Amino acid sequence: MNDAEPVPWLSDDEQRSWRAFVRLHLKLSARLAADLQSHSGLSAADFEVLVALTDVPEGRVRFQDLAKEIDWEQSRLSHQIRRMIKRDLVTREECAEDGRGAYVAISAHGRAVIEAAAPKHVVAVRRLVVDALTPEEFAELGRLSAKLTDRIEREP
Amino acid sequence: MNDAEPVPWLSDDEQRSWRAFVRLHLKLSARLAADLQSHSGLSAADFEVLVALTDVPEGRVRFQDLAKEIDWEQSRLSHQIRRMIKRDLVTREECAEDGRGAYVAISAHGRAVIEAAAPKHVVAVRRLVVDALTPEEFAELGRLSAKLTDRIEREP
DNA sequence: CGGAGATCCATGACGCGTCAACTAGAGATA
DNA sequence: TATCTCTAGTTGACGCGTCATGGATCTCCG
Repeated sequence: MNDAEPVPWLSDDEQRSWRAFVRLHLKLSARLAADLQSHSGLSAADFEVLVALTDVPEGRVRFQDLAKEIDWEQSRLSHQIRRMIKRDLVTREECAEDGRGAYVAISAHGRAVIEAAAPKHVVAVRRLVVDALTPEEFAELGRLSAKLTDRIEREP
Repeated sequence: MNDAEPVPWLSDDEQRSWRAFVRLHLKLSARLAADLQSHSGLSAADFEVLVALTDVPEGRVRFQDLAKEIDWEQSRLSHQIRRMIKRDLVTREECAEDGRGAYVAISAHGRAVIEAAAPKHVVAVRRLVVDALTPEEFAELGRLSAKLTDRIEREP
């Protein structure tokens, strides 16, 4: 009866905010993924890889570098690229300078697909998020996100 | 050269906000899942199911109702419960009133696990999110989240 | 040179999630 | 009752992601 609560549960308001936040991320990622899939036949993972590949002028990058760029584990990338090769979105190229290494290169088909997909994705993001808030609100959302990410990365 | 951009790309600021938001959700969900796994041996899916089961006094619910409660597809729940039964977190019980139906019931072990896990999870959420912002900021995050979720659910 | 250790990538096992197909029982109707 | 349809839940295939392991090659140092 004495002693402060050993576990500081969330207040009702906090609970509501937290739930809303979690729910948003579930709904939004599901929705964007579904749009991407139905409009362009791409998964979020496909999309991320293809965007990263178009960001580099040569259209090909070493596995390592790509993994770092998009912050993926190396084996995740390896699995993903295997699947994408089967659909001719990317190709794998040997690396002359390093016998262990390899390049991932975007294919012509992959380029066509991402060029069609990207604008649709942007439109969806705008419609569902950016334009759903005032510019001030959206900026604030960005600021709070950055603040939290910062905290998370500083944590033990 | 004329004609407005057919695709309204994000401005640099918008891009930054959007990226920060996406990054937050990736980092945060990864972090909370990792904590849950290492502290309690539970996945986020396990946790959600167990919480829903402790929320109901009898500790057992029909598959349908549980699926609706946590907003999951039925087959997702079916797969998840199968995996959880193997670890003795829940049990499956036949339904006398409806021969097709079945109950999911939390096991004694499941109850012990969730009761140990929940406070640790709350502490993590507090540490990583709630207490990382001012109360006003956190409330605003909740408000914006709800506003966006609302928009998403209203969309076609 | 030659061997130790590090680096690069692949793979297999497994959990998670979706979709489509399926089984079995319940309910309605003639 | 016979059948037709709807509902509850299961299952299999497959994509996604992590972890642990493995094999090839590079690097460095004696």
